[in-house]
Amino acid sequence: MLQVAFIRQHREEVLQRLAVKNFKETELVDDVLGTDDRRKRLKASLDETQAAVKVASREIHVLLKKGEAEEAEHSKNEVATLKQQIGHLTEELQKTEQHLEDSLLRLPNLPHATVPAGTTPDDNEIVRKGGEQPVLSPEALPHWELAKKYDLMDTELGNKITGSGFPVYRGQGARLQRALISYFLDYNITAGYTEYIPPYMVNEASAYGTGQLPDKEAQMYQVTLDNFYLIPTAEVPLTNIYRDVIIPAGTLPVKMTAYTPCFRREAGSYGKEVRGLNRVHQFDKVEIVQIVHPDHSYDVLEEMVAHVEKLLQNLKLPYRVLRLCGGDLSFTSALTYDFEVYSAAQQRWLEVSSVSNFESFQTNRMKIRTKDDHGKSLLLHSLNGSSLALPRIVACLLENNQQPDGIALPEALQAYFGKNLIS
RNA sequence: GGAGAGAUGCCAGAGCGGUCGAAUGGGACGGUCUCGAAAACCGUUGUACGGGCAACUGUACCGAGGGUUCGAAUCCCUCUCUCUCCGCCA
Repeated sequence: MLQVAFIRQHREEVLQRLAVKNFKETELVDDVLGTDDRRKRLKASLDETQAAVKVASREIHVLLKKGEAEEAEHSKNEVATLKQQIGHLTEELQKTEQHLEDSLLRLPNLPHATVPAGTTPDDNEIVRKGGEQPVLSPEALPHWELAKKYDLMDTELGNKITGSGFPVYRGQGARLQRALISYFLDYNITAGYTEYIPPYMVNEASAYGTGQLPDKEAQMYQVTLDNFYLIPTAEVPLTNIYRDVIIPAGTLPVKMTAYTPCFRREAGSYGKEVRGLNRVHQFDKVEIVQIVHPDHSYDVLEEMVAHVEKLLQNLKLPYRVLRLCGGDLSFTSALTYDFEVYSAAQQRWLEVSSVSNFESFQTNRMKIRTKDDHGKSLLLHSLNGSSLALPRIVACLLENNQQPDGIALPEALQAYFGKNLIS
């Protein structure tokens, strides 16, 4: 959520930057400002009236003590009139505040100055590439065939138990998942992140906090009886740990990591895009989250990008780093780097990580603050990234490393997996 | 799931319907003392939204939402959560 004071001071800039995100409802900006003006006027009247009631009540107390009942009755009638006014003013103020909130919730975060203009993923900027794209023989198999060949995964079984997009991992396939999760977590912990195991369901307030609500409601599975949401990413419970918390400056930055399953409805996806592990409803992911002082958030973003990049290098996977264009940037993000790995058998790039700076967009909703040098409240910045999402990593590991005798595992994983070859 | 108790400031814990934003203790911070520290003593110690260049000031907030009253932390209702006991159970 953007800050009204910022919009007020930088109206033109806000409009320009929203245009980079191809945001159309520009009238919302002035609506916010007008509504906030009305809010302030109502608040002033309400405060004044309430103060009058307070004064009158004390008078009545004094009058009653002195035994001047008639005078007291007179004051009581006055208060009754004031109370009516308070009723109206309160109602108006609530409506106005609600309207302000609704409008603010519809404004996306402002893109950072370096975000390229553009509307589709084709407009994303390729920042750099790494690793080597293997040349596979013509008989090379896509990962869903390899998974069958080595009995790593059973999608049919997932269909039976739940439905499509809920794969079952078995044997070496399950072991590989566990190896990757452990490796990623250990790697993050070494870099100073604290490991968490958060709840996999969250309440409405948490879903609002990170921005899944209101605009991504259809993306989440809902537990309607208890009004919970299955988490689409560990970002939601992790960041909400600090909802409504004033973090002492000395304990910054906050660095958290967690492995969780992630649940996404992915409504509207179909075809070869979703074949095998390309797009599933339940998948495993290790997430990193940082909450930092606003002065450092872009340095931290680069640090997190470097962190994820090293992980992909350690896995010996061919990758590229993209800076998302305005049109591909999420509602809540100011700047996002996507990581894609090259699936050699499918000959396409698959997104495996997204590292973003949300600046104060999430922390404003969640009231995650610290105190500045003058003792004033200051919104912190939140960032997060995947390190990493498993399914597509698995897909690429299988496809890119297939050999006649099995699938070779990178050295980094061998200790976790227990051997160097899936066969 | 059944029965009972409770929810107050960073923590613990008082609080007759009328200067209660809230006693007291602890912690933290600042100061005095000290070469330094401890102890002792003194002081400070909330959030949000308005107004003001500022000092400062108005209003709201004692789990959440309603109600009674001239006036509610204090009385009533609803909800949420926590604890204790019983039941069930990984």
